[in-house]
Amino acid sequence: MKDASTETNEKKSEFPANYLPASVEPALCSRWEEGKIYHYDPARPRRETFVVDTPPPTVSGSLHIGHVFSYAQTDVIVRHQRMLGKNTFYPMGWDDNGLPTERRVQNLFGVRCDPALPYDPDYKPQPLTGKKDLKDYVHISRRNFLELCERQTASDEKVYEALWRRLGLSIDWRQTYSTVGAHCRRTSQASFVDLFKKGHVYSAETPTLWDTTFKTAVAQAECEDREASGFFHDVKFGVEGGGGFVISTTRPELLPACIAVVAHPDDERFKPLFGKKAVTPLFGARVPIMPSFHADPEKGTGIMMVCTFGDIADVQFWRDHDLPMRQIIGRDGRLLPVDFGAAPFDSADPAAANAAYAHLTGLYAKQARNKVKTMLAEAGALAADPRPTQQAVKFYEKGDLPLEFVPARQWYIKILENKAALLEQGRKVKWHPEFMFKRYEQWVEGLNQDWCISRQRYFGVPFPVWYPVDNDGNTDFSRPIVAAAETLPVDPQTDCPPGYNENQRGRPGGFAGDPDVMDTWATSSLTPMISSGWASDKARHAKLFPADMRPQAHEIIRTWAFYTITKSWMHEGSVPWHNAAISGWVVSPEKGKMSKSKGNTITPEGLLQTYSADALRYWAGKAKLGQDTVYDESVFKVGMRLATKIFNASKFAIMQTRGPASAGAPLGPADITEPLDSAWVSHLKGIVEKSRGDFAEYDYAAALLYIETAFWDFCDNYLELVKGRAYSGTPAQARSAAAALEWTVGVFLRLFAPFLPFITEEVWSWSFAARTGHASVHKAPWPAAAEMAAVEGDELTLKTARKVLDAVRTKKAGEKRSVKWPVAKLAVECGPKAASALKPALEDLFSAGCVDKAGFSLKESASDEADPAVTVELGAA
RNA sequence: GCGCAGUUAGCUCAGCGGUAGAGCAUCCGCCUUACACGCGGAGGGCCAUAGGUUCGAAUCCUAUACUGCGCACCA
Repeated sequence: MKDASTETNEKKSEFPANYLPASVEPALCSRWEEGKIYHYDPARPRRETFVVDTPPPTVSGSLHIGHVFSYAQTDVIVRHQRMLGKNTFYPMGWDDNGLPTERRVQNLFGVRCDPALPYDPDYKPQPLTGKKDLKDYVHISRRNFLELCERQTASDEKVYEALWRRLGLSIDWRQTYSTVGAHCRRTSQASFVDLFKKGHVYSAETPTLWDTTFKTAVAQAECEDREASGFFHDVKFGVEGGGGFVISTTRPELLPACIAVVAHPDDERFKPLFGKKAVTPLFGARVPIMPSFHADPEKGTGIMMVCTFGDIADVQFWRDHDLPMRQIIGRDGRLLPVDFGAAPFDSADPAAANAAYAHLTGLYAKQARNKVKTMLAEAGALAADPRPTQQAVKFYEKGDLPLEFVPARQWYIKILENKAALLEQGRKVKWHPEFMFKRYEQWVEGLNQDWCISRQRYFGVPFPVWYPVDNDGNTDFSRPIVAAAETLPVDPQTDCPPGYNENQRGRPGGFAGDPDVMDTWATSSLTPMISSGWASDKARHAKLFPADMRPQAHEIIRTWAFYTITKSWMHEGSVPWHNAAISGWVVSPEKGKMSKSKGNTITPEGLLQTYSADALRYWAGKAKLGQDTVYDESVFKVGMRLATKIFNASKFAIMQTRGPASAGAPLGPADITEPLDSAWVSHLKGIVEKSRGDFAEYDYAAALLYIETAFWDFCDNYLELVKGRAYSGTPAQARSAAAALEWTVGVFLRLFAPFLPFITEEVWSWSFAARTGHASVHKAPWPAAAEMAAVEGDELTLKTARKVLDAVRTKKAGEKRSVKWPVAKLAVECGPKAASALKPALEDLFSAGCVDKAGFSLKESASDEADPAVTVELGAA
């Protein structure tokens, strides 16, 4: 304990007259940085450490109010942990990898990446202005494109960091990573190498979910269903040897890709046809008619065609029955040229089939659909006019055209065969709120494809893999050359595999680098291992893995949470973190998710300027985890008011500790002698204890609710009751009040500190920093009832005094009199317990209510059951 | 189709077995030696609907209806 009289106390204006967050908050940010108070200390043991697996925001534009919301919630939890004495490890990563960055750079500078072009060292990017015409886009080399991406993300990240600091996130800014940086490339590649060694990864040329706009494979987790209107086309099929049937399809353009026709095994209508061959209209292809449980007799006509490939069921059927592949959709979404005279497109009438198909080659799927419809109609092969229908179509979440299944060589991680284990891992994590685990469970149970991790893009982590090229110039994908762990990161496009030289690249007898990059999730799924240093620093990793908490949003449980659990299990046989804190969304007042366009009109920077960081954090802190919150600026105002109130109430309370009453000596529990004061202290002790349990469950919102209520109650009632005594009581009486006030303010500052780090730090610095020896409130210990173990009060004293004061106030308000209006008569009737509790507080009550002592009477009723009955008569002025 | 959340005052939400709560908004007052960026007071609710359990239900159970979301199906 240091003496309270520090240099600042000597100054004439000890306290600022008004609270001006816009000037105070940035200054505090600098003070925290200089004080290094958010630094992780690697010397302390794991059990004293609280490790956060911070979400790396996508650096592809700007942060919006939703980010502020969820990151502030995380910071509240982290700050509380720090005040519990934990050594917090709170890093920040930047997700600057992958498609969003590519798209941003393309649009910002009007460029396209063309891997065939040579590097231009003199290339000067020009920001695109005005309208964007695709024809004006400049084509640049892969290396120029990557340089542009890196330059852009570096400047975006500076903007992000500034906002996070301004919001008061207690991040250790020495602990950062960028998902496209060398450390992450190395970790991602090391992960791949490890999975390869363990047999969890394989490459295969199979039909894969394909986005024709971006011309890349995508994973199941990145798909979403969108409602679309389509048409049922009733198509007449023939049967070899005579007969026919009708199939209803929404995708007639896949007719040339038909490889089989299936009906339910028990469907009597089609039983006689099993084993025979159907003949497709227009193309005359003979395809087997087979039984399949997949066919639903109730749907369509009960018999359906299997094509390569309409959906995942087609893929499965094709695979299970070893049928030929008649791929007609190309990687660009157009129909490929094919020959119906040759396998696998064998037709009974190749000339007619080729003539028909000639109308389709080069068309996009949608165009081909209309064309086929017309052709079927002309050929008399439509049994009815097309009927409109609503259908759900699979899209890549960032794409504009429906996904297709296209055969392509891709790398996959084996998740299907590990479903049970991954479910079990998910169960070991504590989810906040608990029901969010259901989402995880449902997703894992519904998985139907392995995790495709390769993407045919440029800006990403390359696979550390090469392939031998045989003497005929064919790449041998069956014998991948995987880089050695110690050589990582490598770029197979510029680095050579061991035992080869650069002259052999792409040559017969030489090698070829894997051209693909990894899915961005292949990297993000490693965040706890990236920040722990799994691939580079085993000792550090042991101290930081698994993490304590993963904060994240609920829509990416199926991706980020699931993939992270998968990787941690495959690499370390462990959960990645013990707690998953799932934040809700910010929704617009119209109840929709806040859209980008709405987010652009209200920027976090503007809100910080208008309302202060504390106000925004207050709003975020009011919302429970997992719960969506309506965007409502009036809550910011409430937060701002709270900060101001803390400022003013603290100013008053601290002034009392400086008065003659304290005589310069430090105040402590022994000074609290007045029953009203000890009653208040007892009450506050209860609040303090309660907060511990709620914070332990990450239920900061519940804690904030009653902390805030207790604080306003303190200001409006206890403070008002005790004010007069503090000013003009006897020295001992004043001292009692001052001691209670000082402890109370110190407690509230600490309770509010995780939510309102700025105002609490500002007030703390006035006196508590010197008084307690804790320079920052954010390193001060979380309040404990034990601090006032010696003080035991009767809360009834406070309660009863308050009831009587309320009655006085109500009377004055009813008579439209000012608070200062004298009370001539005050008659209280209450039970014996309340009466004896009230007696010691009478002086305070008279003073606060301007009650004429002579007009007071107290009558004891028999029982304490009923509330005190209070009669008030006002004076004449 | 399956599942998860929710439905409480005009708005945003808390309460989750014992007499309906807060903030905002509305209205009426009040300059009170911390704060008018303040203070006091008032009005305002079949706690979605219907059954059940219980001495007692906003709270537990079962249906139903809406709302939001997730998953699946998608010929």
